[in-house]
Amino acid sequence: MATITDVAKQAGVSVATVSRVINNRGYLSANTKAKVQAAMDALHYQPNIAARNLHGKATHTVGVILPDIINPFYAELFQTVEQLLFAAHYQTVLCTTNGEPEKEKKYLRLMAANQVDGIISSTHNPDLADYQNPAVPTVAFDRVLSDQIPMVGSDNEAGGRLIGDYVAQHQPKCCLILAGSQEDLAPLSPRIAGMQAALAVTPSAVDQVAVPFDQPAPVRNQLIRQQLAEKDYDAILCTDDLTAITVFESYPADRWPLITGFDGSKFIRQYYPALTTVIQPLEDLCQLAIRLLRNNIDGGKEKAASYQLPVTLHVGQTK
Amino acid sequence: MATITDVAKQAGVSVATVSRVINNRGYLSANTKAKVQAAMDALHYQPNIAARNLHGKATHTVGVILPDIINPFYAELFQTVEQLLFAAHYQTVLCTTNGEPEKEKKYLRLMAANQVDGIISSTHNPDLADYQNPAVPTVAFDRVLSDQIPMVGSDNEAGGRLIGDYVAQHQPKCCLILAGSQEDLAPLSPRIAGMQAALAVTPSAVDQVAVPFDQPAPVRNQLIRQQLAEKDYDAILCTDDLTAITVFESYPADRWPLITGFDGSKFIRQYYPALTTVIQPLEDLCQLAIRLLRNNIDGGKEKAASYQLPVTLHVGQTK
DNA sequence: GACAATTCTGTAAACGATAACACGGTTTAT
DNA sequence: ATAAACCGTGTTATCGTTTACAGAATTGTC
Repeated sequence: MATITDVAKQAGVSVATVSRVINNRGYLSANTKAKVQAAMDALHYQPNIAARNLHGKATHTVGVILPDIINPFYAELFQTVEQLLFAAHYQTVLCTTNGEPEKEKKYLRLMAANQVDGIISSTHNPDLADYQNPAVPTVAFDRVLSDQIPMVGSDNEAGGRLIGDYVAQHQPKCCLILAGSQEDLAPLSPRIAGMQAALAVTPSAVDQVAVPFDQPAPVRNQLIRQQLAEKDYDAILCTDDLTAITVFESYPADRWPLITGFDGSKFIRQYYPALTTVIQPLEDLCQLAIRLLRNNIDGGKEKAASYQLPVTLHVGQTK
Repeated sequence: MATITDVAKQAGVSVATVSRVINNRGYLSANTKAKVQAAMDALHYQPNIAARNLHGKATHTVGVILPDIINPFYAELFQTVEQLLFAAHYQTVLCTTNGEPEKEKKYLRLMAANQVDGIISSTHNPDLADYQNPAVPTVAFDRVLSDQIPMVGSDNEAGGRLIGDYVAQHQPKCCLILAGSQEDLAPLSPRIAGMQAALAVTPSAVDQVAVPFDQPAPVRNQLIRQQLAEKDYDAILCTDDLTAITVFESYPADRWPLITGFDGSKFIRQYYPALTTVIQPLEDLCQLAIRLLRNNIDGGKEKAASYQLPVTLHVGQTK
């Protein structure tokens, strides 16, 4: 890799001059500007970001921490954030924790050591000490990490009520609320609370069960199948879309009960159009998260509020 | 952020000594070691990677470039690479190009400027000049980028034949080979060639059509629907799983024809167990890619070979 | 023609870490 | 007793870039 010194030599000027043309500051004659440009092109010169950063300049990099990237909701979250940040001339780096707090801690430190300008975190270990006094401006997604850190998320309870109301209209005799996902229960409990509240006004029997998320997929499938076999449920309310699809797939009968999900990623809407679910306003959530983060980066030390954005019901299309 | 100088001052030693305890090199008394450790803990010290890197040290970072992260195959590719690299004490950063060559170029430069140790690229712009003489050790995934760059991929043609043979067993009268995905045709054409070869020995009529991948999803759905309406196909061979699912979902009849995909990610196998597809050996592919990359990083300048790993047929389970 | 203002460009000190080198102080060997 | 080997620590140059400061060259003003 060519350095600024090589360019300076090649162009017959000092490094300071080269630096000036790179950053377009101070006075420059058209002549030297051209010479330096030519030298940079000839050598395929790229400024070393590390050296630049060492000088205290911003890295224009934002780190995103997610539990995984297989869940289409997280994949779309990342994609949306990345595109918005790219347009704002930031680069985005992704870290996935697979739910391991140790890995999360490691990556958090790594990001700080790499001098990211900010972090967007949507993980499930709010007790990490690193969040108590974040070294780097941070915004949390769908989870309160500490009172230092602003949070954006959906109105999960309202979403739960939307689903509960929808199910209630079908007057089920026996419902199951099925919690299960890579996540722990934190953003799930308001969803469940909303569902329960909406169903409370009906005469339905409502069971509730959680599938341990740390089991491999086949085990979870089997657990779900067992649970479904126990009773003759005519509505199954899942706390996320992937669980809902598992129920779809593992259901033995050919006449499905009413099955609902939660998250409503574009992927699910496109490839599982039959699923009734709650759509989280991903675009708005990301936009807000980025706005808060940039405020935070630019030193705006407003106090860390929580934002809950409204969700919408998506009724599955039957062909 | 505390610096090494702060730690040195706090511990009452020189920066060199602190550096020694960080890197565990040279002679150190237990006493100073403890003092320095205490100071580091007290200040929450994290070495600045930029400064370290400036010294010519490896960054232990690998960049991954993918077209997108929504396609479960890519998501799993990234996840697998990330986990393997994490175990090898590398960090992984992801860049997605959305098929925009301009963005790819930008990210490629950015990675070089960020001093990544290596790059794994699975994109679709082999004509980028940057690949001709890569600034950073690079390995290509499922695509030849240049003769400088080793490539790992699946035996796509064999996969096409597997699918073709499977379909041929069902003695279809009229088949459609449907190419469509975010990708251009490069890794798809051997798949198609394999399918054609296998079907050539049957009396089936075989149509072939490509759905433009740069259209938004609803448009593509509509195009697919139109194509399907034209004839009464009893087998549809798609060049990737997502296209196959789209066919599944958009098929008007309630008795599906034979539909096949390609890629066989775990996600698809779990959530679309009914789909017959070809499984790419993702774990092996990633392991090989990383091995080649690390060889390349460690200076091993073996010539850039291509590797095509064998694939397997996955027959969809009917409930 | 003298002096200031305006352009242009170079010198050198940072930034945070590493590591070669130097320099004392202990042991150990002879 | 003296040299050699071994420990423990500090001084300092270095990596690639930015930027304050200082000169030099040009232009403008009276």
